[in-house]
Order: sequence, then structure tokens, then C-alpha cells
Amino acid sequence: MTETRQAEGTRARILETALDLFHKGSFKGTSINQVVEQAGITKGALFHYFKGKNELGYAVVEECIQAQIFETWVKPLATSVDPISDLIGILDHFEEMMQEQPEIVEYGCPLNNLAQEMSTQDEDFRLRLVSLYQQWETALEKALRAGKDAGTVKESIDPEAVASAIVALMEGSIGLIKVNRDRGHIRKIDSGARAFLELLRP
Amino acid sequence: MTETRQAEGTRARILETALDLFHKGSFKGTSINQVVEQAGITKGALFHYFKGKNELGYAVVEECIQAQIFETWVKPLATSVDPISDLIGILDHFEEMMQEQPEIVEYGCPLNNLAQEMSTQDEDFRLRLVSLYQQWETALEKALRAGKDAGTVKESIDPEAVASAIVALMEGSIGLIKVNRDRGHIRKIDSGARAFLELLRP
DNA sequence: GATCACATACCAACTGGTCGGTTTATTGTG
DNA sequence: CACAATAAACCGACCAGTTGGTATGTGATC
Repeated sequence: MTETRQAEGTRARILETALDLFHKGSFKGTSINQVVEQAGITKGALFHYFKGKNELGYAVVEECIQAQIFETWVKPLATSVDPISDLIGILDHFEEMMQEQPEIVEYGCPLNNLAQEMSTQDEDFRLRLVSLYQQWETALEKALRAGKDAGTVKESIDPEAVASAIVALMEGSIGLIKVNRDRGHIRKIDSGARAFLELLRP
Repeated sequence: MTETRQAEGTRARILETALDLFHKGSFKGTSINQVVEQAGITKGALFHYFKGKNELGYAVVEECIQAQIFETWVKPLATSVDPISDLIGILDHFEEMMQEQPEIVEYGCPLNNLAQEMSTQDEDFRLRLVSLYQQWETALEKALRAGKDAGTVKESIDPEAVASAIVALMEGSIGLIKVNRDRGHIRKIDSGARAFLELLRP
């Protein structure tokens, strides 16, 4: 209501800004001052909502990144009986997104970025990050099992192992795309990932 | 000969120390003072050999990491006619290493760590990092082609695309292991990667 | 009048980097 | 061979700027 004080609005803007900066830069590489400046608030406001920089990071993981992973990787597979087709559908969606909002793709996967940077440095970060990976893998594993039952996935595969291999393949591919910015190379990586997924068909 | 001055010895020790710290920590996360302290030298010595922190980083990539990638990923495949078996051999070798020198595995792939952290932040870093990935992919592509000729690799695959998919799978897997430190999970990731590779056999 | 939602001023610690200087090795010259 | 001249190797105090974090204040709301 009031325009000066808006409780949750400020907190949300801090979170949103922090996610953006942590994604385009890194956790250690972005300063609290940067977050404060870009969010258009003050340090007092930030420390009012978060105990410190780390706590802000934890909140970004638990609230923002968790939602992103759920939206793009868990939800689309929730009721899948043909996970390979659905995964390829997600890749198609990425390619569309790359033209509309290139930054989202250019700067890699927020989850992987933070995980690779912070998991060896801070156990509290690590625990929260593994939890997200867990959700992702579980969703895949379930979908692979359903696919096996429906006959859309090769009988011989182990859903648990292949689920984590798919996560590895996805994160690895997104990471490679981030480094090889060249469009030609991106297409190569993309078709490589697709080729691997196709091998899971019966 | 002399014990106080040893020219290349000092430079090598700086490089070695920087690689260690950049690997266990990160580039932005480690300070020049840390490098100086752990190497047992002084700031003057460091800036005598390297123009700045970035130049030190470039040298670490071009001299240290390049050598590591060549040793573990390029050389073993140089004359391969059965790349899948040889790749699985490399994975076996990793498992042995995990018990002797756990740190090398715990902290992930130095190339990927640096690439994910720095490629979006510094173009000079990125260029040097893509060059290493290029060498890796080329070695794989060549081996896959040889495998196809020798009948040890499925005819239908595109060596170029699959080469980058294998790099993605490896980097992704190493990344996941770094986050999921649990031994059980590590074995799951490992067998997932192996399963994917096996699918490339005829 | 207490509490919430911020704002402002400030701090010690640390950052990458510089600078003047000293010590040692190499090299040209007689 | 001596010896001076030059260059390379190295030292450590110092710098301005930035870091994450704090202490105190202020105006609105319950």
C-alpha cells in the first residue's frame, strides 16, 4: 500500500537482484554494495532482512533457484511416460529462449554455477545445493521408471544411475555452451546431448 | 646451485601454488597474498614474474592445466581404436586416484572450475579455456572416428557431436561428484557415466 | 510507546598493485 | 684474470580503494 514501506516487496527485490548478480557474476565476485545499488535500496534494508551475505545466498538457493529448477526440470517430467521426448522438448524450449532472453543461457545454469563455486567452500551452501540436485534426479528417475513401464525407454538401463548421468550431461552441456559462445559450437553441443538421449530409446 | 636465487624455480613454485589455490578455492576467491604466503615468497617476486593476478591466471591455464588435460584426456586416446574401453579405463584410473589423492577429485576439474567461474567475466580467460576444451574434443573426435573404422563404435553416431557430449558428460559428472560428496552417490554417478558410454558400442 | 522498516555514517580488515631499493648473476673490457 | 657495468631476481613497506559488517538514528505503523 504505502510506497515507502512495503515489507515483502523490498525483500523480494533484494532476492531477485542477488539472483541476477550471482548468476551473471558469482557469489564471491559480487559485493553486497553491488546488490544494494542495483536493487535501489540501502545496506540497512539488506541487513534487516538477511543476517549476512551467506544467508542471502542461502535464501537465493532455497527460494529462487529451487523454483527455477522445479519449473524447468521437475514439473515438465512430473507425469511423463516418455521422458526422452519430454527432455528433448525441454532442449527445444532452451533454443527458443536463447533468442528471446540470451542472458539466461549465456551465463549458464544458476544452480551449477553456485554449486561449483560454493560447495567446496561452505558446507551450508553445499547441503542446500545437493537438495536441489536431489529433487531434479528424483524427478528424472521416476520419469525413467515410468518410461520403462510404458515401453518408451530401453529396458536394460538403471533409472537411478542414468538419472544422474542425464543431470551431468545437462549441466555439462550448459557449462560448455557458456564457454564456447560460438553459435556453431553451441549447435554441436546441443546435437551431442540429443544424440545421447536418443540412445536411451528401446 | 645457489640456494637464494633460482630463477625458474621460483616461477614454477608460484605457478604450482597458484594452481593449487585456484583449484581448491577459486580465482577470485584467492588473494595474491595467499599465493605469496603459501609459496613462501614475496609480492615483489610474484609481480616480477607476472604482470598481475590475471596474467598469473592465464599462465596457470596455459602451462599447468593444459598439461593436466593433455596427460589425462588427450594422450591416453591418441592412438586408440577402442575409445569406449579406453575412456572407461580412465574412469577406473580416477577411482584409484580417489583413494590415494582424494583432493584432486574432491575439488573438481581445474579446467571446468576456472571455465565456469571466469569465462563470462574475462574474455582473455575464456579464449585460453576454449582452446583447452578444443584439444580435448578433437582428441575424442579423432578416437571416435578411429573406433568407427575399427568397428568398436556404433556406426550411426556423429563423432563431432558425440565428442562434445562426452566432454559435457565428464565435466558434469565430476561437478556432481564435487557437490555430492557421499560415497554412495559418487558410485551412482560413476555407473551412470559408464552406462552412457556403453551405449556407444555397436 | 513499542516495534517495524528502513537509512546513514562508519569501521577494521583486506584487496590488487606500486615503488624504491638491495642483492646476486652475467657480461664486456683491459 | 680482475673488475667494473649492467641487468635480472627479489624484498617489503606502502597505497588507494573495496570488502562484509555494525551502530545508531528516524519516521511510520500498530
